[in-house]
Amino acid sequence: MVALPSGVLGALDSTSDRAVFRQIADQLREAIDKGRFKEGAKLPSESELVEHYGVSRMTVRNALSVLQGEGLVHSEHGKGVFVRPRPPVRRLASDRFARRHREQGKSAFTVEAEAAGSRPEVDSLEVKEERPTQDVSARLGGPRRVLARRRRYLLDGRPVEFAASFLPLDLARNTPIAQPNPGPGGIYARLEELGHRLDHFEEEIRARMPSPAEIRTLRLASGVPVIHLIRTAFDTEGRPVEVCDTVMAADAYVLAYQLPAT
Amino acid sequence: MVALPSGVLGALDSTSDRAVFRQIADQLREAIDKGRFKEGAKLPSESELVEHYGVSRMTVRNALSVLQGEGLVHSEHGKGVFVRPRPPVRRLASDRFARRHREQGKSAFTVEAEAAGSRPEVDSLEVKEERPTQDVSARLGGPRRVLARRRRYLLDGRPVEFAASFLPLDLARNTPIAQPNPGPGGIYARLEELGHRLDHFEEEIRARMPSPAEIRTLRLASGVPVIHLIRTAFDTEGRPVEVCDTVMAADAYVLAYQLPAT
DNA sequence: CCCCCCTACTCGTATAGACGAGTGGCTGAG
DNA sequence: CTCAGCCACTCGTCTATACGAGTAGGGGGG
Repeated sequence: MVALPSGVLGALDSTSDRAVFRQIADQLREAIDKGRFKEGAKLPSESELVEHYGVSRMTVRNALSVLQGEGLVHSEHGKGVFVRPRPPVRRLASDRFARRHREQGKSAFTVEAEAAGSRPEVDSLEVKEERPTQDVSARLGGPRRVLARRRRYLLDGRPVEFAASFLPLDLARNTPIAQPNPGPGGIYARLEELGHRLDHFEEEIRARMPSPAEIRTLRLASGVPVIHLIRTAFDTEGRPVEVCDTVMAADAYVLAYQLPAT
Repeated sequence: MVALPSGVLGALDSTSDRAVFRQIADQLREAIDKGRFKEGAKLPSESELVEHYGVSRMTVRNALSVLQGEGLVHSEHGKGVFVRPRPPVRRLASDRFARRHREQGKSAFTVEAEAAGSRPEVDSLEVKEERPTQDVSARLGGPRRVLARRRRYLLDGRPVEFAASFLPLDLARNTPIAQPNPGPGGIYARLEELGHRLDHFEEEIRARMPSPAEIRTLRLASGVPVIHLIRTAFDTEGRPVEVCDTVMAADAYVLAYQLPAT
């Protein structure tokens, strides 16, 4: 039992009607915000906090779970509770699907990651035909069956994004799009080669807390929301040719859009 | 102590190495997902769950706090724990700043809300001159002082969004922009009247858990992230003329963008 | 010198109990 | 019949204790 670093944490206000565990959480949060605990630094252990505040361990754990829910700290069994480092963010520009970017052989993800000095990976590649969900079917104009392409993206070994593309079967079957690796420029380049000249994309963005499955797939820490992006690609005839459903770890991304003012 | 509705919740698997509170959370989550507890419905009380599973109350509370952190349920002191209803979402189209929308007298928020049958409100209106944060200053090209316009938006009495606009002082001082109500079409219409013809907007989107202040301002339930949007408006000379920092309750919004494929 | 094991420390899970405070329905007095 | 007050039920907070399991470091044996 080592004494706490002096002066970092104050005392409780017993006259306050604010719950004790909230007061403790407040003090820890303030100390983190002010940099008295730096990114990645270890907080005092639960038993040290019990000692310092003179409360029971459950109260301390309650306070820590508040901070964990806010995404400020994460705990490691057997080691301690640490201030969550802000991971480097990956920035998605709205022109990343511009035609000129489809020339080179690599995928947008690979190019952007390497430009940022990170090691990109793609796994969980799955390509199969299936019945679409009601939502996907509606967005694609009601096909009974679709080609689904699922993959997970990782940066430096950390999963950051899970995406599923859906294309009408009549359009994708027996084409390079149905191959695990569709070739340079990705499926958008193949679609254009097949005569479906792309006209525009529609993107819908939501943010929410992850499902248990998403927590597993993206290895999300608690307190990290996901960004849910649904993109629909339209060809020049106004036909929807692809729906891409993407779930991203929110702490790894900034989305950037440029809009005309006209 | 009333018996549980039969068959809704199963038994624990004592051979599993999954923690008991997680198993309970799993069963409740599944029951909610499958609609056996509907939106707004009351879950069994803590003591009923204690009875049903034969565990201590803290274990049950632990399970419930998992679901609360996921945003699936919310508790009401003295009443019970309820399945969180999905609130109606407000859809923000990417053309909502198009020039043609600036003709009518009402603000975009008011028009859209009334079209959706909701009662819009704006409060916490504050207009003042101040020193910008480093980030805002950098985005605006480095002014020492800015005009800040802060306001909160509510739908049917529920706060959904808190926004702060920042404009360089030399541009906004002693203009209608410095008035609490800048007039029909909002500050973008005034900017154009002042000769700053708008060219394009840049938007950055992040998602994260709210700070305690944001929880208060937006009266957020636990397990609801926020969408943080930073928009910069540029005039035809390429000068940034406004930065708008917006924090939205994520469960109230879907952002929609349309992107050209060129 | 190296490696294994023990130990002390960490957090994870769970029990049992206590009191407080908000809610809503029932009951008895008026 | 009305209404005030009681009471049972709800969740909120806190204490005290126990054991399990992951981690890291030191010490002792090979």
